[in-house]
Amino acid sequence: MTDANPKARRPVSAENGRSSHPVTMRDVAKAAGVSVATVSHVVNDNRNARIGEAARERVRKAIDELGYRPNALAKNLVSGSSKFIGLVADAIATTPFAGQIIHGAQDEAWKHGYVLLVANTEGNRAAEDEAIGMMLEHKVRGILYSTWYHRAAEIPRALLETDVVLVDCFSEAGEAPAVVPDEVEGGRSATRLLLDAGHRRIAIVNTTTPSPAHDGRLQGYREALDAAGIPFDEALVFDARPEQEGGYDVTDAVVAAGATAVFCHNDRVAMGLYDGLRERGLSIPSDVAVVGFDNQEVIAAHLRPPLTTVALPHYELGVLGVRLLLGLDPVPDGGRLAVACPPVIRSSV
Amino acid sequence: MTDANPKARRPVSAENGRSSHPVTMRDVAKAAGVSVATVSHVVNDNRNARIGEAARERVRKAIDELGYRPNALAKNLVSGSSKFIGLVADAIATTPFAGQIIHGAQDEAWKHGYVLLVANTEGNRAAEDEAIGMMLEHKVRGILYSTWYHRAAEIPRALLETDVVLVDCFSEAGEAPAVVPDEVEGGRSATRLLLDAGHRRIAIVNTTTPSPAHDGRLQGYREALDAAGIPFDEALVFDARPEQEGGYDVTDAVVAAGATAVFCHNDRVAMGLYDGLRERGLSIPSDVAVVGFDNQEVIAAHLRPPLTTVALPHYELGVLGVRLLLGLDPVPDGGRLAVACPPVIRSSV
DNA sequence: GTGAAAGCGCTAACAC
DNA sequence: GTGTTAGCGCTTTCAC
Repeated sequence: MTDANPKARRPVSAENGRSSHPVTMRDVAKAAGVSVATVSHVVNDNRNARIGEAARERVRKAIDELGYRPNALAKNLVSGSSKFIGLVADAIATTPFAGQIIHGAQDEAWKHGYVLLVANTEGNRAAEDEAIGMMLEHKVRGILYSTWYHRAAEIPRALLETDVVLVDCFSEAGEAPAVVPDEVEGGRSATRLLLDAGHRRIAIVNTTTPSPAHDGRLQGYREALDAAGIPFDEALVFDARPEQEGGYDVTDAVVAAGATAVFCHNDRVAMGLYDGLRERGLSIPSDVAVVGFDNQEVIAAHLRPPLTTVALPHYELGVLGVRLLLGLDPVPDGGRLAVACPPVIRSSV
Repeated sequence: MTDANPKARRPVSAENGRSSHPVTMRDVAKAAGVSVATVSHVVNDNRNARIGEAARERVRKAIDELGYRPNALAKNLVSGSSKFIGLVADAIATTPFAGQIIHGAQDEAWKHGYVLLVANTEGNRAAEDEAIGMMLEHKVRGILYSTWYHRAAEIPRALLETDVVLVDCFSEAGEAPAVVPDEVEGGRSATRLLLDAGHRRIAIVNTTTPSPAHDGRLQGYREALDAAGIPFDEALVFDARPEQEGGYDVTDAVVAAGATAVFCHNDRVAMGLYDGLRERGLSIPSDVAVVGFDNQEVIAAHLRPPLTTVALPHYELGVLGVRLLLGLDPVPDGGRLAVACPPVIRSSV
């Protein structure tokens, strides 16, 4: 790409009187008639060094008048490490979920004085390495490596040069602590929602792709059935592409199996099933009850009827990721922290 | 919150041999038997200073062996400004769209050697000020201030201390350049899609909330009708809450008005309308053609039939935001850059 | 061709 | 109580 554009001009800036030379601590010191050390002490509320009320006041005044802002770059250089936490994501954009991870991580980091350095790599290994390199150069406190759906990830070697926590993914070799959704528990919750409404013939429409979600949710389903004393029936488990189309296409089979309730692998599948059921004149939840998974707001909250589902705790994943990274919470044995998937009750059960 | 947790432990780190003292340029210099200046020159490929091939080689070798990484913090301190671009967003999480803005901004920033510092403020003014302050302290090159839907924004004063570009919002006072979607053009495109399919009685289901989207899309609709020589009919414009429920509720009115095609304010409204139409035994597009707006993937691509719509160019908004900020593209007269909303053809027309 | 040295803005001993 | 000073890791003249 061509970087130089002759017509280009710096935006806004010029007009508002941004002084050419930024105000430094020295300027403040001079203006207040004290030394830089004194300024530093009052700026950082240093408990050890006790500064007289008079000087303190003069410094504060000078700071205000000059519009002084501490230079974080210099501060970091001295302390040897920055207040940055890197977040490497394979797909910030492709999914509505990633945003929640960022949000959670950002909120928690913020609380502890840290700032997020975000890099989106779209799964591109080169971009990933470059991003990690740049984070390392900025002496980040650590890196959160996240994926947009729960899976095993092969983590870039460079990551091991700093502290890492995997978010929504895990390393099979156990090279780093991970925070992931508790798929089994989620599957149990979803199924129990149906069980509690009195259903006994409950179908599960799982995904065709092998994954922790596939296995975990199915296991949860079996456990819940088991706990309720209902025998597992192979004829009630279906696999479908994890999208609306998949749910729609499987409708006939589900109905034919005599299910009075369906646990869908995700909300999109449920949305497809809604269409299929409606076309057959079946109504929800009176003829067939449905629960989804993910709690994908745009869909779940606005289906007719609104979909009861189980939420993927993306926000918490982000929060816990930074907590583990900062050592605020202990890393559980096994290195993998499983986070509960809370049920979200609406009207499809 | 309590920061100290007795059971807490640093993650992974310990086991892999991260040296206690990071490798600095001085270490490399010593290992290569040259001065730090020389190392600096080869690291930065300095054209001016000509380093002998021999020394250059020794330095490279030392860098490799020691696993040296330049310290960006120090580099930034010297140069006086960092390679950071701040992105302040009012809702990273609440919407699937924001991700695209981040993604675009991030990609473009990256290309030019910049890194994104992301702050999510959820519209909280205090958080916003704190975020901006922190960015300023890190001497960011500039700040992108973005909102999750196109609107006028009152921009925090502190922003004016640096270069700013507004993304998906604008300042009524024109205090800063802005990049926004071209709502009028989008409205025209959407309407034309219907016109081109031969429709003459085209309804528009607009939103009830006043906004640039409301006004712009309506105007585009009128312009397209006009260009096609079709008189504007007040009876064909409806307002509805910009959600599935709104679209569903307005179905009767739309059908009663004799419309053969409907331009919906957004994809969610279209989704609701789909339900309404289906319940009345009307099929899409044979009985009624529908176009949406936004191109909200999860919905639009998977409705039955897939929804033809017009895309909100969030990714481009992000890209252009940083281009304006870096002065790579000129700020248009009026300070507001309007970005086209490209049609996305699927099967509902 | 390469090195010495002066800082960038700030912190933290340690004097006074 | 407050000032002096020595760096943090790096860039960049300017000598040699």
